[in-house]
Amino acid sequence: MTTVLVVDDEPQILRALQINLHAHGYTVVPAPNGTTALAAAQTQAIDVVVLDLGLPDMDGLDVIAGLRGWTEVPIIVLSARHGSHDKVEALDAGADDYVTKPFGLDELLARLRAATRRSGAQTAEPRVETAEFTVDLANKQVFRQGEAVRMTPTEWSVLELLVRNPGRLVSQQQILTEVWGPAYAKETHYLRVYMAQLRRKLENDPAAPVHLLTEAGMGYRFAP
Amino acid sequence: MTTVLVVDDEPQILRALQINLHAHGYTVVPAPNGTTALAAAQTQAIDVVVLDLGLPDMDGLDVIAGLRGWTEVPIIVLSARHGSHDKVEALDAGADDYVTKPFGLDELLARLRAATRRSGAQTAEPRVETAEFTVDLANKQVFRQGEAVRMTPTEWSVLELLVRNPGRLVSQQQILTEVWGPAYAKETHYLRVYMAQLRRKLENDPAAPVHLLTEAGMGYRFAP
DNA sequence: GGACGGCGTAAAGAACGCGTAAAAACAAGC
DNA sequence: GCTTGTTTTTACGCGTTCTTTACGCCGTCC
Repeated sequence: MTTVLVVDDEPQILRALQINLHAHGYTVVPAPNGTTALAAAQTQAIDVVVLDLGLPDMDGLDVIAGLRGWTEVPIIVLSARHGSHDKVEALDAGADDYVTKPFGLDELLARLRAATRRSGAQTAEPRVETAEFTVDLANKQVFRQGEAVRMTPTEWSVLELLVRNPGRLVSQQQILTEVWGPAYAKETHYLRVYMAQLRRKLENDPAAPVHLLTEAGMGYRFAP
Repeated sequence: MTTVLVVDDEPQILRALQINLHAHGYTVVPAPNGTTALAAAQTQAIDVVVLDLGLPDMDGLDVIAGLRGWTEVPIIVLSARHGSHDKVEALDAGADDYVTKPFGLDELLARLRAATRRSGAQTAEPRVETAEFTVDLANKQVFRQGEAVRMTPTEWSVLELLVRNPGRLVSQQQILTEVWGPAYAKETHYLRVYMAQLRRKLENDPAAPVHLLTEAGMGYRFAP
């Protein structure tokens, strides 16, 4: 099931899209403005965003920027403006596609399919395994020697971020901003506490970690 | 450098695109028909395809299908037909984007950027190799004879700056201001200490460096 | 030839970041 | 309102990293 976040300030259009997309098998999360859209994107698993640029509370470009700060979810922009300048700005801000009104529903559906086909193709790896534990990204579950390991929400967020970037060094700032929010970018003690907990739960020898590595002063790294 | 395969049967348009894209830093591989396009795509490394649907020798949709049979390279379709049916068909055949003529060059460039950003994000793996060590810029890791070499934050900053300017002379001031900050622009002694440490970790004979070279009185240079 | 400036090496102390444990604050469910 | 689970603080020992100091080398310039 594909979940679409639809952002539009006009109730009729929002409702029409909601009905039509639902009729074509999509789960629709409606949002009447940018604030609720950004909030919804963080609390729910969104597969693709359909965004009308004309929003009452904030600039549509800021919504794109807000999303692109932490996610690569496909964004399809709807706009009444045909000017090429608007298109360039939206695309460069991080949008994936730009559709001008009026548009046919079948065209939007085709572009939705094209967008989900792309992103779906590259995220076809919902499981990451190591010699000592297995992380099931899709089901948000962790197994160690066949046994399921309980994770608190924060523990899971940290682990997921690291596991989704295997081998890559993830800076402490990045972890803190993505898990706790930008205001906590300097609360590095949190990380030490949670890394210790993760290691206690997942590593054979928590004092000598093999997969959840520290790069002193730089960040943390997940080694598969 | 991004390579674009441009497929169009009209010589003027093909030539215009070739000139304009080249002027914006793209390498252009031109193809006047579907057959040569498919052939070119198999013999050369193509980063993105710009495809006009109106071709003399075969249906544009078949070109899309022919490409999608073996590659996920982004395809941007150009077409004079505004009908939504055509768009749906092209997108469902595997195209990533659909632009109707007439279109502005800046819009096409923006869509090119959007397309390469998506695919480039997953393949862009900047690695710099020398005979003695390998620097993985993306993952912030250094290998020497297969073994990972630990770097402190300051060591990494200096090394990264040098490696990102291969062969170029980097002045001591530049290194000091970018790594330690403008206030330290005259603390050249720091550099000697850290260059010595880098050489000890990376060079076979630290006393006779081959890759991390000193230009007396001027700065340092990384020789690949 | 000797003084000088720039460079490389080594080794100290100081400052900082990390890991660990445990207590306090907070939220949620019954 | 209490219990349970989770997050946030607090405290401290330890190792790493940064900065500083000292000294020897090699050229150039007086």
